[in-house]
Amino acid sequence: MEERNKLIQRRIEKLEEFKKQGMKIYRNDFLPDAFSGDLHSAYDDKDGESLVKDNVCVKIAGRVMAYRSFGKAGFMKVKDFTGQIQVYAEKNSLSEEDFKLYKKLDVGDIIGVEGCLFKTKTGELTIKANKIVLLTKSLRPLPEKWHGLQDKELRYRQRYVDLIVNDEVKETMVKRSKIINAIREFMIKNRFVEVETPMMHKLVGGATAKPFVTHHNALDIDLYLRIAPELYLKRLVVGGMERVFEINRNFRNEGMDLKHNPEFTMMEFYVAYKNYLFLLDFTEELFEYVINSIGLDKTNIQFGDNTIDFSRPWKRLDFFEGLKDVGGLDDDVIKDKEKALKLALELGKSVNKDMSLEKILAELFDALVEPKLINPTFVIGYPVAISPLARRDNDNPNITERFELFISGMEVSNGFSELNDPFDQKERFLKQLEDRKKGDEEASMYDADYIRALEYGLPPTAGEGIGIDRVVMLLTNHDSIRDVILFPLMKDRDDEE
RNA sequence: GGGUCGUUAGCUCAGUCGGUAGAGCAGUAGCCUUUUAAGCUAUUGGCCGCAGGUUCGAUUCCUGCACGACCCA
Repeated sequence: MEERNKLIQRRIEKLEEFKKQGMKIYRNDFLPDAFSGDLHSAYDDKDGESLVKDNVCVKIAGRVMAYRSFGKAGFMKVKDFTGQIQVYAEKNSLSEEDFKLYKKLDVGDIIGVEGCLFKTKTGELTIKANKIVLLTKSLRPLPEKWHGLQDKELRYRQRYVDLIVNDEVKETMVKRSKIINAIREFMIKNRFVEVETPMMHKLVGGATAKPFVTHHNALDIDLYLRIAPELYLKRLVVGGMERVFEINRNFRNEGMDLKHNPEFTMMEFYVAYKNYLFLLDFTEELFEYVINSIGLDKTNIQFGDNTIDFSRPWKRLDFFEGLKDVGGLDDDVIKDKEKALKLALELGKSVNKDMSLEKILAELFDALVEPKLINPTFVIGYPVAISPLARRDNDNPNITERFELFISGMEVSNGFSELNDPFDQKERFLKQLEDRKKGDEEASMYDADYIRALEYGLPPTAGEGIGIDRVVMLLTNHDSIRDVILFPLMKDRDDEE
């Protein structure tokens, strides 16, 4: 593509011309003293006459987003991280060199402008330039000014261009930052300590998923990118850090779709001397705090075609009740593996007769119940067979003290009272090891050090993981996880220059 | 993994019932000192995703591949 693109070539030529004329290029000595957004909030309401009388003169810097030139004058829109402001350039107010430069500017160039504020005929706040400097020449043309960048593939691959022309992207990412900030605030207010545990694990554990494998050369050992921080966080509770949380990336070597990216952000937290019932209330409070802090109305949050009401208390739905009342299943289907299997197959689920009844019911739940859970709903009473890490219910040994939170049909969090019996944990590890030997790549490995930690004693503890990307999707009304991740994973294309 | 659709100028998109392509914006050359997608005149720009097949001839039809979007698993 070296010389093929004339648009780029033309801009390089302009840069060469500037250099020849002795102009400094890629200079960094222009120091702005104002931001466009601040100027708008300070002076938009002021009338033009008194604005000129006050003689407000500023230095701003930013990218040229619009360029309208006529003969001996013209307008530009200059954009910085706070917004855009119009700049008026006329021959009489600029030095000859600066006006020449102005006439050669392209949309996309990064410039510094020194000038004084006034209002145009139409009342728009504008800077009348008395000095213009080129800070960075943009060599590539920006997308079309009206439609912007529409191609989703290009938007994800060249997010920098997407950010320049589609303001909505930056707004979403700023909101993401505010959401995470609010979560952090809430946790700290509740006396949790933020920690960072290893991202590179010697053993796979803490969830059911295939890991990414990497290699440490000096030690000559394989390491796994973590699929969950769970086992390390619980070690900290053993050590007396009774309230800990971590907001960080997990990595799972799985397919990608609207709701899955191989690396994704989770908040996991653990609190000693509480059980899963505490987590239900705590989660409601957490969401209320976050929603308030970003200025949304908790009773009316738009997500796609759904309007979601986050008012407390949220619905609590027993797993089996859900299958009956929401899924419309008869008792005999729930108790009869043959019938459940037949129905699951009819629904196109990939199930087989080697699966347990509970596993098949989970598939039915996924197909028939989850899509109907629009307002926040805690599903509780999960069977032991599909909850390998959760503590058994004190009254009913067949179910666990576990819940999952669904909003708009999407699993947002998963939590439970932790298993702190080292004997039971050891057995479950051994069972996983067997599965792994049989070829189950998602089974965990035997973590002897974790067993040792449990033998020192893990207090009764409740723990939960919240999918941050999905929370951001819900609160920014995006149905694709790629729209809330700045650089989603994309396959390589070999036609890149 | 399966299905459907898409890939044409820097960008947004037309189009060719098979005869080597168009518009708008951007660019270039002019005119223009208050514009708001500025306007007016002229004009440059294409391996029509890649590879094969059918055909006198393929950007168009067929097959495969790559990448992407959506649906399903």
